[in-house]
Amino acid sequence: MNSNQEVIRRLSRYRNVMRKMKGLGLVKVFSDNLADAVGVSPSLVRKDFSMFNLTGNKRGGYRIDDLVTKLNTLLGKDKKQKIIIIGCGKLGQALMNHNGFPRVGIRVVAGFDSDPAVLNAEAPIPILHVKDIKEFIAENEIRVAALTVPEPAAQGMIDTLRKTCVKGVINFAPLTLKSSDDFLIHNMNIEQEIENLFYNIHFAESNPVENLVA
Amino acid sequence: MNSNQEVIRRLSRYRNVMRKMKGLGLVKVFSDNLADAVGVSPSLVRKDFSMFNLTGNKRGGYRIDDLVTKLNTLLGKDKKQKIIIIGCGKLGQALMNHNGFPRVGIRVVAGFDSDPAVLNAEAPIPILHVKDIKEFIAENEIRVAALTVPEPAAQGMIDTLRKTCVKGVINFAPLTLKSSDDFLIHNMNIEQEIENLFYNIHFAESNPVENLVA
DNA sequence: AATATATTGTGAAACAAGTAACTTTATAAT
DNA sequence: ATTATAAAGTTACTTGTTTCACAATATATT
Repeated sequence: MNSNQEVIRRLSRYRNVMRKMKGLGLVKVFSDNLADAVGVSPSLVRKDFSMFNLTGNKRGGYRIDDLVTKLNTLLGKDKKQKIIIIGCGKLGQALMNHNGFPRVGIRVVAGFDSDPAVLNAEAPIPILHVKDIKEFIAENEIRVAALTVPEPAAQGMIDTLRKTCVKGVINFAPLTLKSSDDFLIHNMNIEQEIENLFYNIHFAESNPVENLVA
Repeated sequence: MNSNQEVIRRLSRYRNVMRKMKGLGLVKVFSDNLADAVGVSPSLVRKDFSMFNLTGNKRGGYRIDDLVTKLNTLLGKDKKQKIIIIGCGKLGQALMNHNGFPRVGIRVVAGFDSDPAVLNAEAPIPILHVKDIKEFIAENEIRVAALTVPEPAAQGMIDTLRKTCVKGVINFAPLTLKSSDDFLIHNMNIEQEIENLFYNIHFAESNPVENLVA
C-alpha cells in the first residue's frame, strides 16, 4: 500500500513524543499539539494517522495510551528488535554500548570484526570474528545489521550479508550503498550531512549559481 | 533560489564518485555513468547539473577535473571545514577520531564535555569544559557542531548554541530537534532508522493497516 | 434538551520532485 | 565537406506529498 519512508519516520516521532507526554501525565492529545511537538502541520498529523486507520475523537482528540499501543504494533515495537554491529572500531563500539538502544527496545546481540585484538567472545555483548558471521546470523535469525567497517570493506560485507537472512542494513561507511526491495540499506552519511550544513550556511541565502560563476 | 536538500546531497555524491573515477585515471564521464554509480536516473544527473550551471559537452560528456573543481567551490570544499564535538562519550570520541573526516576536508578542532574525567586540554584535539564553549566558538569562528550529548541535555545545548555564531548542528541525540532558517539542525536519529528498517522488513510487503486492525 | 464550539477526517487543490521525451550540438566517420 | 550519431540540455508530463478548506460530529455549555 504505502512505501513512503517519511510517514513511518513521522509515526516513530509521534510515538516518541506521546510517550513523553504520557510520562507527564497527559491522557489525550490534539493534532495541533503533536504538530507543534514534532514540527509538522496539524493536517499532516491527521492525514498520517488517517492513512493507517489511527482514529481519534472529534472534539476529543486522540487518546495517548491507545495510540501509542497501536503505533507500537504498527512499528513492530511489541517485539524485541535484535541487531548486530559489523566493524568494532571506535564507532562500532560506541554503538555497541549505546544506551539509547535498550530504551527503545533495540538489543545489540553481538559485534563482529576481523582484527583479533578486539575480539572478546566472553563479553556481555560478544565481539566475534567475521568469519563466523553467517553462522551467527542464521542461528540467531538476525534481520538487521549496523555496518561500521572502513569504506573499502563496506561493499564486500554487503555482498556477504545478501547471502544471509539479514534484510536491512544501516550503513555508516561514507559511501552510498544501493538499496533494493528485498535488501534495504539506510545510509547514515555523516560527512555528507556536514558538507550539506556548510553548503546551506555559506550559500543558502545567496544565489548558489552566482557563487559558482563569480 | 533552491532549498532542496536532496540535490545538494546528490552533488556531494557525484563529486565523491568522480574523485574515485579520477583516481582510476578517467578524464571524462557521461550522465549515464554517474547515474549508474550514484543510483539515480541519467536525466536527474543532467537536471541537477543544469540547475547549478554545471555544463558538459554535447557528445563529449563532462570533464571530471573541471566538474570536481566546480563542485568543490559550490559545496565550499575549497575551504577547511572546522567542526566541534559536543559531548565526549563513546560516540563523541569516536567522531573525534573518525578518519573519514580529514579525507574530505573536515577538521575536528575540539571536543567539549561537562565531565572533568574526560577533559584533556593538551590532546591533539583538546577536550575542553563546556563552560568555555561560547568563548571557544567565538574565537575560532566555529559554524558547525556535532551534538553527541545525552538526550536530556540536547535541547539546552541547542539554546546555548543559538546565542553563538554556530549556524548548523548535526544532532545524534535520539530526538528530532527543530531546524529554522537561521539555525540548521540535521538529525541523525539512529534508533529511528533502525525502527524504520524493522518496519519495512516486517510489514512492507503486507498491508500495514491490515496488520494493525487484525 | 438544545445550541455552540472545537477538533477530527477527508476530498480537492497546490506544490514539489523526478522521469521521459524531445531538441540541440559537438564529435566522429565517411 | 557532409552526414550520422551520441550525448547534453530542456521542456512537458507524471507522480507523489503536503496543505487547504470544509463537512461531520463528539463534547461542552446554557
